[in-house]
Amino acid sequence: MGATKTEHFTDKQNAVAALAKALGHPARVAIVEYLLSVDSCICGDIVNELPLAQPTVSQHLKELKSAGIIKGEIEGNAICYCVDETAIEKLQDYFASVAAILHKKKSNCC
Amino acid sequence: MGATKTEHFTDKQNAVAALAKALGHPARVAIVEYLLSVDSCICGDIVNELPLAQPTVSQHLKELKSAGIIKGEIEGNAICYCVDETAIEKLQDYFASVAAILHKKKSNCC
DNA sequence: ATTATTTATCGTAATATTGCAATATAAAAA
DNA sequence: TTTTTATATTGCAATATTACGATAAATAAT
Repeated sequence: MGATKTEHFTDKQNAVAALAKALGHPARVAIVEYLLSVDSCICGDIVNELPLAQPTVSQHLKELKSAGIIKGEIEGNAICYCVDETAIEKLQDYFASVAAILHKKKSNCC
Repeated sequence: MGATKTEHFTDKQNAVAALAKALGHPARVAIVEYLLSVDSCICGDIVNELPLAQPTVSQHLKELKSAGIIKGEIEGNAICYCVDETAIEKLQDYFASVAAILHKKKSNCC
């Protein structure tokens, strides 16, 4: 086969996986970090920052956007992309809760 | 093409992406959550918990292990898998720092 | 109106991932 | 020793991802 069996997992599991997957590529991590580093959102120069061709960057941006990690607004003939706080908070909360459960566990046998 | 250009990104970006990628599949999220939910680490029944065949589960476990998200120890003819706190903390810290930067930013134009 | 700039999309090749049946391996139980 | 039990590995088909050249679309500048 080759297709993920999404329907067998809970909505929350799928949601976490989708967010994680979007950040599962160094280029997309780099894009997020670049967006954080610029104060103004003249974000077209992401292409110049990354060692990838423009269509590739555009594709990565599309994935980040469809996963909800970034949001974009048209501004003239350019586009302003920003990191979406909500998605980051979801991830932060999720891993915080996982860490909390781990800390509570006495018997970490390994 | 088709191969990720890892060498063009920083070690940290690659590290975050590798951890995120490992959790970028609902089955692997489900495995982590199952490991958190059991107190004893008789973890062989992960296969019974998941709607996937044994070789598929074994492969997902391998990926989680090689990414450092879980660790395993042989116990007789079974294996005890546990979530590795270090990896979760790395993710938690990373997203916390991203969230902190976002909060500090005044001009979130989008 | 024409040209430049910016971003997206299409098409396609290379590679990776997902999933499983079949089989191997290795320790436990009989 | 033989058989079970638990896990890993192999091989393969289906699908997804990554990357980019070529091209489209849409606004800005001339």
